Amino acid sequence: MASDHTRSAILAAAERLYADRGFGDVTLRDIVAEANVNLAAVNYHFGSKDELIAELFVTRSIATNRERLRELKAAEEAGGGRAPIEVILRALVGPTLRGCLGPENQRSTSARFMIRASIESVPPIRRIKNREIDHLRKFAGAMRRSLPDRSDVDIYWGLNFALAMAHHTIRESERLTKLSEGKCDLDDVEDVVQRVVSVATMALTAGKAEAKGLSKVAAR
Amino acid sequence: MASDHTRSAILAAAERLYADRGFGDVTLRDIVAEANVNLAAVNYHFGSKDELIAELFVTRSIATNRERLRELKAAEEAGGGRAPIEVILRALVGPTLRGCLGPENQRSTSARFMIRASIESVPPIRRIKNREIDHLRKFAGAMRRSLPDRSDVDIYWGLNFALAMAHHTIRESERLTKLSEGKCDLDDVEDVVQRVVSVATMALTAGKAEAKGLSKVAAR
DNA sequence: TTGCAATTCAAACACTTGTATGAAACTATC
DNA sequence: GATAGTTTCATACAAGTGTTTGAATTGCAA
Repeated sequence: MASDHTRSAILAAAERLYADRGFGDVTLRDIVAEANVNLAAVNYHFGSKDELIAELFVTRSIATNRERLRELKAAEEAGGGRAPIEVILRALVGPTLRGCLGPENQRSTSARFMIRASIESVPPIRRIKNREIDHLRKFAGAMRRSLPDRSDVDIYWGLNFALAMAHHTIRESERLTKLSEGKCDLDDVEDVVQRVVSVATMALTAGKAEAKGLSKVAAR
Repeated sequence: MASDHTRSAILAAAERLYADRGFGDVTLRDIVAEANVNLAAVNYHFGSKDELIAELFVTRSIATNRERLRELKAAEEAGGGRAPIEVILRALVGPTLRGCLGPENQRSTSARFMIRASIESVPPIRRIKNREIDHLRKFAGAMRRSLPDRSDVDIYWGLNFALAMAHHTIRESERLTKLSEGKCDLDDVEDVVQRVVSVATMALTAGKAEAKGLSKVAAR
């Protein structure tokens, strides 16, 4: 037990280094040097390098998922088991975006770490992400209840696109800033959330007939 | 010069192995074994492992970009310098989606390679992607001409979301299939293209006032 | 055929990596 | 204050990495 000082020093150092330099070129030796602990301490406390990475990611990702579900549950309860689609989508993408975007200078280490995790996607992290499906299913369920007329397929596509916009914006935030020459303000997180939610809502509520007709005309 | 047999054998073997097993655990020794050539041949013909990867990615990515620009140019010429936004968006995401999705059994090696490149994103590939901004700017320009009333910011967000949906769908195609229990048919590429284009079009053409109003109401 | 450059080859190099070991230091309990 | 359990430490290990070397081979031109 002791003070767990070593353990948390490793976690903090690893998170900081991964956030700054990516998973590719940070070795255990870099981490223990940054944490001022012995090389063997990592294997003693975590078992392996992968388990250390996994713990970092899992901790943060559990927090996000909990916040997501909290918002979703609150919304459904307030609506008597049925929440407006905008609110569901906001519960889905809001926590992630708020956790990763925001003014760069005050962006936390864990935020930067999560951005890295989103960009690089090493095996231990991929393994965890693959277990996220059950979590997403809860949102699919809520969306179905919110839009009972919509087909399952449309629901899944809407969910997919909402996540797509949120994650891609996080992952490519630097490129978007460069492309738009700074015109797209990624520091205004709530504006980003609103944009994603509003497009995803349109995707899910646009008239089917209209879309079908459009497809007939525009298809090559 | 000779027959370049060794060179192309290496390229083919590398592409196949990377496509199958990812960049993480394919070594030069794996590649030369698969290609039946000597270990030193890689460095002789390509200079380094990274340059080999870069050449693989660049070749394929140039082809996609050329097809994109071809479609864009054709559309703008047909419309006298101004193309419908749907067609521009289709030129943007169509080639990429067609190059990566489609029936799994007949998915080409290079298609699978590009999916890997999209998922794992190793340094040499990231470096190339970063040079893609000029290419995207051409699409931003066409979109501005197509929608002169739209603000630059809205254009960039629309572009960002279109790419988001296309790339995320490629990258997470397996998860979407699993999540939807096979209900989302990713083999019907033209349907996917249509969905992406249609949502992106909505994002770009939806009334501003409406969106603003919505944001006031729905913002937490 | 001779000569010369391009190519192939086996071998080794120089490092880095994560992990394991076993002794030393520490901590808390009796 | 001895003891048992935990934690730290220096060090070694074993394996794998991309890359380099210099000699052998090949293919083509003179």
